[in-house]
Amino acid sequence: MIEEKNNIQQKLDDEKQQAYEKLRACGIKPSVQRLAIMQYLLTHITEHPTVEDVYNGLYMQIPTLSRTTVYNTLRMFSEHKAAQMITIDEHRVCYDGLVKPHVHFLCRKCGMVINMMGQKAPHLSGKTTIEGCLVDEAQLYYKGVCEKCNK
Amino acid sequence: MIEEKNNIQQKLDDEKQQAYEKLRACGIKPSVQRLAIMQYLLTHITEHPTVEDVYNGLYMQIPTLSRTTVYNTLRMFSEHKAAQMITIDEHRVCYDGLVKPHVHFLCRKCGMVINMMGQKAPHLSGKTTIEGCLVDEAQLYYKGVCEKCNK
DNA sequence: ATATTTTTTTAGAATTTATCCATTTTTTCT
DNA sequence: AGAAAAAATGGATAAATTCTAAAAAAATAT
Repeated sequence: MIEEKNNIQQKLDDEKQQAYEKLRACGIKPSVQRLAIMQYLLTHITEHPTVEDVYNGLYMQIPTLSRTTVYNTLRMFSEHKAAQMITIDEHRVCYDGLVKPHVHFLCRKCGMVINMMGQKAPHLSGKTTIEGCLVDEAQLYYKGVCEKCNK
Repeated sequence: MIEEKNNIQQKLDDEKQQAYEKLRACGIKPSVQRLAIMQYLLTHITEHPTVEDVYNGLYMQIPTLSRTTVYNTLRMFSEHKAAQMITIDEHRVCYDGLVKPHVHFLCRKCGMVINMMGQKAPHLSGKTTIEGCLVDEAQLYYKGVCEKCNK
C-alpha cells in the first residue's frame, strides 16, 4: 500500500520533472502555471487540448488560474516551439505537446484531432526561404472521417 | 467610347459566365447571391477573402445581403469543392476560389495568405484511406515572414 | 394562372472564442 | 528589506460565428 502510493508519487514527480525539463530546454522561465500547463499538455499528448480543456483540467488544482493566462501561455509555448498550435478545425485552436513534425487528421464527424505518425510530414531545417518567403513552420492537415465514425 | 463600354460589359459578362459555369460544374443551384459570391471569389482569386471581405465587397451591389448567407454559402461551396476553406490563420477563416491543390503561406507580420504554386502540394485521388481514416481533404500550410515584410 | 410546397435568404439575437487592460501578485535584483 | 521587473488575474470588451424564426423567392402541383 505504501509501496503503491510511492509509485504514484514517483510518476507524478517524473511528469513534473519532464515538464520542467521541456520548459528549460525551450528557454522558458518556469512558474507554477507554466509547469502545470506544460504538464497537462504532456499528459494529454494525443488529445490536442484547447485552451478551454486546459483551463478545465487545471482550475481545480490552481483555483486562481485565469483563462487569459492559459491563452497567453499556450501562445508563448508555440512561439518558443515548446508546443504546436493546431488550426485544423475552423471552430477552435488546439495545442499539441508533441513538437516533432507529424501529420494531423481532423474527423469531421466526432471532431477529434488525431496524430498520424506514419505519414511523411513536412519538415523545415531551421529557417528556409521558399518562393521569397522566410518559412519557419509547416503543417500538413488531413480531413475526413475517422475509423470509429466510419463503422 | 461605346466600344470600350462594350468591352467592359463583355468582361463582366465573362466573369458572370465563369461563376455560373463553376456552380453548375460543382452541382450547386445558382441564385443571385451564390453567383455574386462565386464571382467575388473568382475575381479576387489571390486574395483569400474572409466572410467579412465578401460581405463588404457585395453589400453595395446586393443591399439586402446577409452575413449569414455569406457564411452558409461559402461553407456550402467548400463542401461541394467549389472553394477551399483555409484555416491557416487562427484568427479568421478565409476562402480560396482556386481549388487545384496548392500550398498556402501565412505572413505573421502582415497577415496575408499567399499561394505558393511552385511547391509540391498534397493531393488525394478521390477518397483515400490513410491509417484507418477516410481522408478527403489535405492542406499544407507554411508560416513565416513574406518577402515584402522581410525587407 | 393560382395555390401549395420547398428552398433560399434575411435580420437580429445569442453564443462562442479570444483579446485587452488595469490591477494585483510573484519573482528578481540591489 | 525595498524597488523594479515580470507574470498572473478577472472583468470588460471585441470579434467571429451560429442559431432561429420569419420573409422572400423559386419550384411544383392543381
